[in-house]
Amino acid sequence: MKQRSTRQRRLVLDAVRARCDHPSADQIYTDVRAVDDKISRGTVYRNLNVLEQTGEILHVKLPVTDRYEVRADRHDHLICSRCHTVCDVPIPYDGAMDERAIEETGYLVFRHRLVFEGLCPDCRKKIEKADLHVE
Amino acid sequence: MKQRSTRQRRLVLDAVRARCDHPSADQIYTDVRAVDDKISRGTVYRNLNVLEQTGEILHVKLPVTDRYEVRADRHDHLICSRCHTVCDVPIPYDGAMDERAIEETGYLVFRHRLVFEGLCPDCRKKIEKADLHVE
DNA sequence: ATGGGTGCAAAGTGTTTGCAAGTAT
DNA sequence: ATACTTGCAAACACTTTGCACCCAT
Repeated sequence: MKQRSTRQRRLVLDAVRARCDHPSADQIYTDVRAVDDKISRGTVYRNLNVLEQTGEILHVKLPVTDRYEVRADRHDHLICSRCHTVCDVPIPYDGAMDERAIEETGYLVFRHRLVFEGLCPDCRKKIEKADLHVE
Repeated sequence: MKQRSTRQRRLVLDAVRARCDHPSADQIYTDVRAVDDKISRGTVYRNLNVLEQTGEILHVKLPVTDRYEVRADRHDHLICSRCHTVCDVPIPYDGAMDERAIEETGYLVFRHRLVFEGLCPDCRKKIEKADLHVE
């Protein structure tokens, strides 16, 4: 079972690459759909899965919705609890934590995923002004 | 809008408390159903949400399925990529990471969620023997 | 009594899949 | 030619909701 390079697959990959805001599957569908109004949801989902398998993109599991991004080094994420904007955190991936988890649990640990939750500068201002309800 | 204490709500809370393996919503439904075969799925979901709001239980977002557990201190989780068993990691919550994320990003960070991925001792053995396909 | 809670079934989400036709290799 | 891919629609899994009735306060 070898992967082929199809127009649709390239469109999906391009769409993920074109965004730097960790789009959801649905956002990618919308973007791709703007270029090719025949492509189906099933195809987009199928290709996101294939591209994740091949390591060309990263599937980021987050509260609220899953997101995708172009593969890079392992890194952590930060999501705004109010507007759900996601950004990468420029702190190096800490492999020592994995070692520690191995020692403490006896599991064979491959990796970890670290997600910070907070408020982005914009929402922070809005909250301070309006004392709105969050989370 | 003040919460009431109903039989169904207590059953749901008891079911979460009775388990120490991070049950999914459906597992809780099954457990509660064993005690009261009239309770509906909607009620279980509604109560899980209420109990999460009030802080009586914790909603843990994980790859594959969401899980619930009785609230405790903030702590990290470890999930087996093969059998999806979840366990708590006895490493103290590292607040310093939140500080660092604040410095690096300008977000107001409340907390983080840290999930390790690996193989539990059981699956590890099985994999080593059979060289099965994982992830 | 009154407003939150319940059971039920229907409706939502978000994602996967069976199928026949299409296409990259 | 072969078998991976596609579009479509139906199917899924999981969760939420509208409604009329019920019950904790």
